[in-house]
Amino acid sequence: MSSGALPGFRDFYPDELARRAHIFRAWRAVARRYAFVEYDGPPLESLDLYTKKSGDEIVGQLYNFVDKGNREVALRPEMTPTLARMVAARASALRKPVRWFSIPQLFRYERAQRGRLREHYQLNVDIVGEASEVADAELLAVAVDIMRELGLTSADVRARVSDRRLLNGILVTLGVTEEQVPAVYGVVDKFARQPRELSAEKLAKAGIAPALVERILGLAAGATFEAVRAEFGSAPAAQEHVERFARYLAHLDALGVGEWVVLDLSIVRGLAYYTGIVFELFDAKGELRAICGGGRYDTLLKSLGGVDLPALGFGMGDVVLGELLNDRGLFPAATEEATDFQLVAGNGAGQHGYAEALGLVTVLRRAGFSVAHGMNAERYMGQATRNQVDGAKKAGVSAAIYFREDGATEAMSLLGKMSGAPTHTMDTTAALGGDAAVMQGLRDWLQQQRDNARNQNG
RNA sequence: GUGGCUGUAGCUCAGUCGGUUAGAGCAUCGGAUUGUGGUUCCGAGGGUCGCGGGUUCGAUUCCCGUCAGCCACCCCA
Repeated sequence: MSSGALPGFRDFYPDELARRAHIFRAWRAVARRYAFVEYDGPPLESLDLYTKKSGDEIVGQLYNFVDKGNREVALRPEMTPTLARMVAARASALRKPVRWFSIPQLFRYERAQRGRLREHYQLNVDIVGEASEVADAELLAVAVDIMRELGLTSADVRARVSDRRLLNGILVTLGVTEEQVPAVYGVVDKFARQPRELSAEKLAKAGIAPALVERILGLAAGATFEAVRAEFGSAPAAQEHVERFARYLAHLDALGVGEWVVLDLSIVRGLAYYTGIVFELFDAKGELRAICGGGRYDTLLKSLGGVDLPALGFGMGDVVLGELLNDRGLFPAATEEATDFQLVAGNGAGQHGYAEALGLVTVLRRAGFSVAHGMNAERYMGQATRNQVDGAKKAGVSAAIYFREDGATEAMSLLGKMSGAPTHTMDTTAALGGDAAVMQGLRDWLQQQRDNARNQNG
């Protein structure tokens, strides 16, 4: 509405940054669990890095310009060319297989709409130098485990998998000619997004016999792997690919993600550079765009970087994923980053004064706690405690801390109901002295309060 | 790039059949016996009614344009 960020770009206010951080945390945790290591490259690249792969028509979708050194440059729209460039430059020195991940911010000059902005963050996970389908299974397992890490289940998200070689073998067995294959791919790719009659029409136009048109559309509509295996398992053009795919599915089972996966021959992924097994993650209700997409691109590094290595990878953006987590209520309340304590004036405030109160704040900070305090001395001394506690509670602070009239120092939990809130009493002299045992006791108590609060909510 | 819908406070929305100083709830800020407190009460700030032009004595309201957002297409991440 009002003038804020540029169209398609986002401001991340603290609440929104917390959500982004939640997603990033899950991405990094799972990627590391699968022994991938993080890398990054520059957000600005030479324009021809992208035109080399995709042709000049891609320029219309790029943020590109001429820099002050007269270089044609573009903000990166995807990470794979950068990865290819980096791997190619050190190809002989890198231990294979390379298992790398990155969380780049990517840019595209396109009209923004739901789930699709001009800028987003995308987890990229890639394996370079391994041709086995075990690598394909490993890769999909990473993506699925990220869903688990974020609290999603196989009832929320489906992994749809296919294999270009398998699809090709099936088509050849059915009698589709080499020249007709691209047209068939185009139709299959769009199968779910256009009327069946239109798909049939396009196939007929490509010279495919009416009976075959029905067979192809039937396969695209949802053939199970068992049906495919039964029909094409011993066909010469398809046998090898059926067997490989069966091994792939077995590996997925062994890696514990089998129940998330369904065969979907209509997953083609854009026609471009994929050469083998491809997959996409979708929300099970089918309301959103793809959460994640990837697959094997064995020839890309050669065409892009001049190094002939098999490779595969996927990209998972933060936008659609964030929408899904939001819809399912899976973003945690912002308590994880909550401030530990806020100083308020208790009955003993008059005996100690503001300077000594700030001394307490400083001791707590040195002990590693995050501590806030009112920055107005008169207010601290003059404002009713209930108002100060109120303010701390509203600010999301975990506990209030104050001097009591009897000389003790007390912390009071702000996490649950206010009536009968748990408190923790300390000797003021020891607390002000930063006594290690007192600080540890306070730390344990605070952790206890957070655990209790979490159990009540969950 | 094409088409449809929508723009009033930080958020969710009222309202004006064209008429003087545009409203509510929530949120924010201040206050309500120097103090066991998320309640309640009082008060304050905050809007060129997206922007520009046209019609009119007068436009936030009607018309046109434009920008932005949403949705679909195109394309892809």
